Amino acid sequence: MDRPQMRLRNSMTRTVVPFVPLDPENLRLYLCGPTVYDRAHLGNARNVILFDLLFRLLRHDHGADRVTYVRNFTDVDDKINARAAATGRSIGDITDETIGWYHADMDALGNLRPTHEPRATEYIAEMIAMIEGLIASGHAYAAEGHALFSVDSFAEYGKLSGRSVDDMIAGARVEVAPYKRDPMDFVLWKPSDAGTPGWDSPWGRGRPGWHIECSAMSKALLGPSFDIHGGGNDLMFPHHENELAQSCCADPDAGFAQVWLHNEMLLVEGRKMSKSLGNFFTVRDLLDKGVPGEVIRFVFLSTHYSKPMDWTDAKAREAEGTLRKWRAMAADGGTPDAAVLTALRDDLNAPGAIAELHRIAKTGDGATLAASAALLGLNIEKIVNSRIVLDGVTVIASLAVSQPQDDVRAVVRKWSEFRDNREFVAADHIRKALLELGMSVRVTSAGPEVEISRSYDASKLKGLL
RNA sequence: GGCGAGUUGGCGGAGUGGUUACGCAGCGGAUUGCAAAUCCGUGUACACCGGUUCGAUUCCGGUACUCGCCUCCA
Repeated sequence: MDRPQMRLRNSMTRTVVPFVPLDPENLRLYLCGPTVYDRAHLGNARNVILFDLLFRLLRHDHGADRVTYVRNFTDVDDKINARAAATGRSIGDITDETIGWYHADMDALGNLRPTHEPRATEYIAEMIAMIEGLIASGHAYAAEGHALFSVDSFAEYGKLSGRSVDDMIAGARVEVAPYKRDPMDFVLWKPSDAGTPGWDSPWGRGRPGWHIECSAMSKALLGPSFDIHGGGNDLMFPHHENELAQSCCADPDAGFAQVWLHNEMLLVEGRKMSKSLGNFFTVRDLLDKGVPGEVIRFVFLSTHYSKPMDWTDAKAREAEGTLRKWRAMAADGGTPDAAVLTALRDDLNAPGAIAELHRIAKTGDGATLAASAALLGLNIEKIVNSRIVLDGVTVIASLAVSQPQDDVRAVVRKWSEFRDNREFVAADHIRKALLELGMSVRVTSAGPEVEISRSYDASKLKGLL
């Protein structure tokens, strides 16, 4: 068994280290998934793409059936309750619909579905059992219908995020609930009133705290210890710190995640994209504008996950140009290039891998290019879904363009005829008019070709005939 | 205040103790009725200040600025 080794930056130790799987026959990954009350915004896509890249690489290097990837859905949460109350819809309707959206959006970005996508509400029993265990071992306590984790009982609390408990208490700005023994203690279980979803528990009818959900689901599906745990670096504290505390206390000998992988934030105009700032837009907004999912993915991959990334339309345009060029030369039957693999194995250096893709493109080896791009989840065949040759006219249209083809072809044919007859004034008139309508014509060895941009206007085509 | 990340040519973005990627844009040329495409050529940048070194953008120390977390957030 001789499999390639990769290096990863472990946020726990803040160093890049060789990644050694706990069990070479079953590599296990966990990514904190979305709370399903609304469409995914663009920033939500960053860690999904990162983990998808990791998933693909590990599947390539170790075999697809040796990698287990879990990403949860948080489908019990006060934001969901609030959305239900505001709209009068049932919680189940909202979560089902949002999960459907999420799948559609992440699929469009070229992400594979994880091996398991557990919903928090399906693991309530496991959460209750874990909390009971924590109480029995003195790491948690019940108070006024709540169950709380006793931060004091875990000496290593703060290790992941590099904070000391003293500092955190000193900096605390929140009013401390009276039932907490210590200001840092956090909720494992909280009571639900009649109008709020709840489950019976030893502490009364209630619902789980956010952090315990991930601890219970990762344990149920991956075991008490597994290889890589990830999320955005804004989750490092408190979410991951709390998960770590709960899981380590529940299974003291297991060690929980071996490697913590945190990505930097997505920025828009230099600020973190977030719902509270209101500067967010969704993946769907971008797709609806006609930006292909492959282009969005390419832009994300162009920045290393450890750096902040600015989303700009200019980057998307540049990416689309590159992908179109590559698409024209793509061919089947290749295998991934060694240098691309080397870059990816070096802490998932996707920008480095893309640089290698450019190098391959220059050699003209379309098969290797396509296979290597596919390893990054970039299906370059998809970048332009219609390149249709009919009656000697090639029409290139991006995904967002519907089918205005007949008139377009007729006008292009007319332009071509004028050229053939050396009636250049008439030909140029049509070419310029088409350009103003968002369509550019050119001659290739295969005959006339027209490319339709996203912002085209087909309404005035008849006037050119 | 505490913790963390970042700072590379017009833009994006790798990488390296000394030959200084790559992409986009630009510029020059070939080609072309024009245009597009294509091809050829063209760019010595690494925030600042010290230190180590024969030599640092790359190592070490410090400074500045930007961003994030410390409150739900990927």
